[in-house]
Amino acid sequence: MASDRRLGVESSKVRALLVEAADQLMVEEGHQAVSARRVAERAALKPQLVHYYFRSMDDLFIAVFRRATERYLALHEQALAAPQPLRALWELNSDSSGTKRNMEFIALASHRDAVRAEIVQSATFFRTLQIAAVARVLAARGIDTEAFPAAGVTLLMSAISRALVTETTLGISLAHTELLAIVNRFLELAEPREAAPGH
Amino acid sequence: MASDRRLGVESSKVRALLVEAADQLMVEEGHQAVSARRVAERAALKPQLVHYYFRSMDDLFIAVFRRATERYLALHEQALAAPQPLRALWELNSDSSGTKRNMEFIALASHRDAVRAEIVQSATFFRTLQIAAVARVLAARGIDTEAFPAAGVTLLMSAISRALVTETTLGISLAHTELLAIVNRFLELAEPREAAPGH
DNA sequence: GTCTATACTTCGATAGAC
DNA sequence: GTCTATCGAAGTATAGAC
Repeated sequence: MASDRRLGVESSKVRALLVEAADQLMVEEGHQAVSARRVAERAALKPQLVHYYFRSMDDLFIAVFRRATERYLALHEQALAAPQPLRALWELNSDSSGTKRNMEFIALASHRDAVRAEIVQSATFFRTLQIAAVARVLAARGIDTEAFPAAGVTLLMSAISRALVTETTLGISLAHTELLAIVNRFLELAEPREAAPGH
Repeated sequence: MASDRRLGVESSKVRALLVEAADQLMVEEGHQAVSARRVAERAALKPQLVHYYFRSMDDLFIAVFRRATERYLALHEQALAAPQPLRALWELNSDSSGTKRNMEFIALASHRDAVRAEIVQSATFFRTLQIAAVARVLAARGIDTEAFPAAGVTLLMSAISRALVTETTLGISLAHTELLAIVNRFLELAEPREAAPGH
């Protein structure tokens, strides 16, 4: 497993193609579709190249995860800096392909320790940022943080968007409208939309 | 894939052993650990027996799912008939092995259509029952169903317990206490615990 | 009715050729 | 620095022996 064979450089164009192909497979078909052969096939390359650029499949998965995390970080910063951060965050986390990728990594975590460690660190990092942002919004609006602690609200919104996206992907829609109504009611309370003035 | 070879009878003891072994692997190691070889190994049987009792791995997964669903149905009925159905339901759905199994089936659904159909049907069935039960509780307590529609509350509680169990399994605990506080506050509103009288 | 010998495919990984 | 020939293990599934 841990050999000392030579590997391709990180800046390689081919390496980037493999990561992209793996990411696509992950989102479109799930993590079990991500095999060296399938990845190479999608990138129109030879299967052995996967193991030239990545010591193991674990390493490939982690490369995919880190690339996705970097991209998400940029969007995340934008969202938290928006005029209505809660609404922006809600929009961001309602993205289906992002959530699909995330769920696949969570499924992977159960049998790939390296992946699990990566996920825990990343989830904790983003949640910490979000809690601070949510706390600011709640404070600004004078919302009772006894009833609605910022950390609880943050995790709550994350849990809801994950569930809705997951179920929608499966083809379940029962009660979604009603849950969205509750969410919207809360968002309206925390970040009221401009009441159309003047008419 | 669809052959006409002979299969073992459904009442077979060996068949039940295989289902049990597959279920254990599913919960303990995830669905990818459930291969014909691994299942047989755990049951101390020959790998080929899996394909004697099940036409395909899909069929084995469905057998595991149906057995779990039957058992869950019994517990579910008990919970909904309890004095405080919302609390009972919350307890039931906070069970970690049940949720783990469920999450694995959801992960499976992305590449096994037969499994997906099974999940959608089952989820819709249970949710329908739960919504009716939640509606009764909310009505009895006179809770504003404009702000908290029964369907929304039902899905909300399901989303929360799923998220908490999943994250706990991964090793993430940030903000869990705070979310639990919100849940308990709601449960106290909908189903107040007996205030200790007389002192 | 029950089980096994066996076929064929795909997997991750490595050593060595260019 | 880049790629390929090749290996051994594990995957699903079937036809045929008991």
